[in-house]
Amino acid sequence: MKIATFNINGVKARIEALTAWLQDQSPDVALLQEIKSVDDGFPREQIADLGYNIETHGQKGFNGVAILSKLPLEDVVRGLPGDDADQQARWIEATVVGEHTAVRLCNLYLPNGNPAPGPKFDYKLAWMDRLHDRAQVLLASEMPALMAGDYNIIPQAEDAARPDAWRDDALFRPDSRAAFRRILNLGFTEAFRARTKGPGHYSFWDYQAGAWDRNDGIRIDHLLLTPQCADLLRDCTIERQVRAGEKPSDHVPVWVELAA
DNA sequence: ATGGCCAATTTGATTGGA
Repeated sequence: MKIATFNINGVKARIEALTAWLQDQSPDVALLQEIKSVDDGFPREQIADLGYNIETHGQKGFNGVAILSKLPLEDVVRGLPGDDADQQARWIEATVVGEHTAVRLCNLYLPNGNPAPGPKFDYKLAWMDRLHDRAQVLLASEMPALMAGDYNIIPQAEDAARPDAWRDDALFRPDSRAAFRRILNLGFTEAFRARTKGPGHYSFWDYQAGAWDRNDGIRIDHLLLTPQCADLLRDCTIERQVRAGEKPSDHVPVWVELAA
């Protein structure tokens, strides 16, 4: 089963690039972030025509997440538990039944948190506390599960071309990275690092300042696997060349292949 | 962080992103 996470940066602005990518790569599941669309505005038909079931959790203007799947999606839950007052659409989960086993898919768009410190940064850390709690429940279920998406976290200095430039940024501050490690250390496998070591691997390049041309990137899109899911891991790759395409998102897809 | 960006809505300007 091939599963990709992809911050699409506006599904309506990206519909041509997205459908071309779906046809070319044919993921079994695509977890999309930043759809920047309400549920009714989602370009459902063009994606359904390619054989995908679609579940969205959108909001007006920004944020928003969606799951596309060739296989049926079951038990869909929208919104990260833990704060009924939180109106931001950053979490959707569902179960997909593979040939060999079912997998719980959690798709997340973690808050950016800038400027830090400040209320937006407080929201980021509070959101990560809630993610930690949800992660514990997921682990206790002992089913193969993953939490994937745009974490807005640069885990280590080697995950940025210019780590010094990010020192005080909400994506790289010590407290942000510690919150990420606290979740990881519950027992998750970070899929990309389970397969590939060393610097120079990025999933985001800013639109500004020729960042792509200079390979001035950061790695912030991650897939965290429960132990039962990590047992199924066959491969994890970053689809770098997508950033060179026509009217690209500023993120690229990150893939896992699971024996599911 | 920045050599000039990008998407969506609040649209001839602003907000949010990373």
